[in-house]
Amino acid sequence: MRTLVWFRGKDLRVADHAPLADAAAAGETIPLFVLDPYFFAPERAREIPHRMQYLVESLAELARSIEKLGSRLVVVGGKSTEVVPALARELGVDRVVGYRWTEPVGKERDRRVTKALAEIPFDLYDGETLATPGKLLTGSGTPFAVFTPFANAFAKDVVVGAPRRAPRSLPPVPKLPRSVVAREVAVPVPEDLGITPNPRIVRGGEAAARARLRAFLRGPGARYDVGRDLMGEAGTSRVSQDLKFGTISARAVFGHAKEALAEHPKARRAYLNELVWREFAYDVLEHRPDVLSEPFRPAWQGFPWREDEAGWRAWVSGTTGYPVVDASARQLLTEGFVHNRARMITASFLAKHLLVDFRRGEEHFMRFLTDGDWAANDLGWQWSTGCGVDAQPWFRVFNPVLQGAKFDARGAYVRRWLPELANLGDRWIHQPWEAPAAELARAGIVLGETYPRPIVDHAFARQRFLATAKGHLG
DNA sequence: TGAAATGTTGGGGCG
DNA sequence: ACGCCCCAACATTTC
Repeated sequence: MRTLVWFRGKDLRVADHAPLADAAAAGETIPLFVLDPYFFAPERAREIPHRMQYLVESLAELARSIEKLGSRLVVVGGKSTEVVPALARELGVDRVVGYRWTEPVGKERDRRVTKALAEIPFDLYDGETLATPGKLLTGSGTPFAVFTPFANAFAKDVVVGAPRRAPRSLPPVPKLPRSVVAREVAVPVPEDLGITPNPRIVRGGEAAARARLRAFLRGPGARYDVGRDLMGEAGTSRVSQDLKFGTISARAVFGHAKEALAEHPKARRAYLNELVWREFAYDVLEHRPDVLSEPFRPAWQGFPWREDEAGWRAWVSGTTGYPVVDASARQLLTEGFVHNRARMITASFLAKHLLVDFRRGEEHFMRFLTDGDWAANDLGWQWSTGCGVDAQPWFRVFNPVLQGAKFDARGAYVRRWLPELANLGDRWIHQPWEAPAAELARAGIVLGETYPRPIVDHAFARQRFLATAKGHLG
């Protein structure tokens, strides 16, 4: 049995990689990665610099790991829909295996590959998520549209298997035909893709992912139920990009958390729940692939979003005058990550305060988030906007000042990303425009010069949104 | 995984 | 001492 194991960027690991382990157990195994210009053409790669940096770093480590196990990762360039079938023939493999991508773009690719492979079996494993998207249904056979019932069904019906260990060794790659060798290329470094490496992006690769999870479970995980919301603290696991790229498997995260947090039931429930939210996002996308371009709730179609270029530029650049919103904008551009609480606040601000189409913000996040995941990002944006599945009601408008006071009471988060406000006292850190002149002077702040005044008044923006939404939604 | 407006209550100041 | 009013503090309703 000769198997081509196609790694596809959401499974960049050797531990708990069922297709790889099964192939190795069955005979000759050829690990493959394809640098598809759809992602790797420099003009495309430069659009998503943070994810690309993480990806190539993870890919390099994967190649090293596979080499240590006695095999070799074969890396080729070209469109995967053409290259994979061609390689499969040139290599004379009996089958091609990999993990299933359930996102629309992956489904379409795999449909074409299956067709082009023709008589060569293409076996796709479930495992991107804990539950197979689309499988869980309500009692009446319809897709879940509310999280809690989905989570209940998940708890009742989904058996999360134990993660498998990495193979102890892999069979060596057989001698490759000349035609295949000619296609081989090296794993790119960021510079090859026109990307300047950014030291603030989290380290890619399987080892770093495991280390992050372990550090979390040994430390802040115990009080995750409260710590996860505190924007200034490192209270979260920070493995979102690792789940996205599969440098750690979802069931490894689930299993380790379940075990390690056993003595902290509230924290454990909260953390596992977040993993189930990810499941829910994939499930929704499976049933409703149109959510990537349209609101989940039909009533929101044609919502009268505003064209507000000045507002948009302020939101993107972190100059809205609302410290939490501005801090999150700068965190995104600087380190490719935003604290979840800050994501909710800033998404709400763009859609509700500025009345800018949430899809524009969603796209911006997808560009710069290292963990940018179609399903999870879309669910988050639609939830915050109020047009999504189990979304918060449209009339709930976050007040960025109150949210800041509640979840960043000492202003640690804001000060980290807005050094120009560093010396402002806690009392005013989330509303510098209200600070007395003497306090501003003491802190070296000149409103409108060193830090902007709010681009829009909160009370006004809130009323404007409520009136607009009421008018459209009835 | 809200916030603001409105309603209610009860203690204390004050004539 | 009594009644009236004010207004926190808390509860409920509305968006």
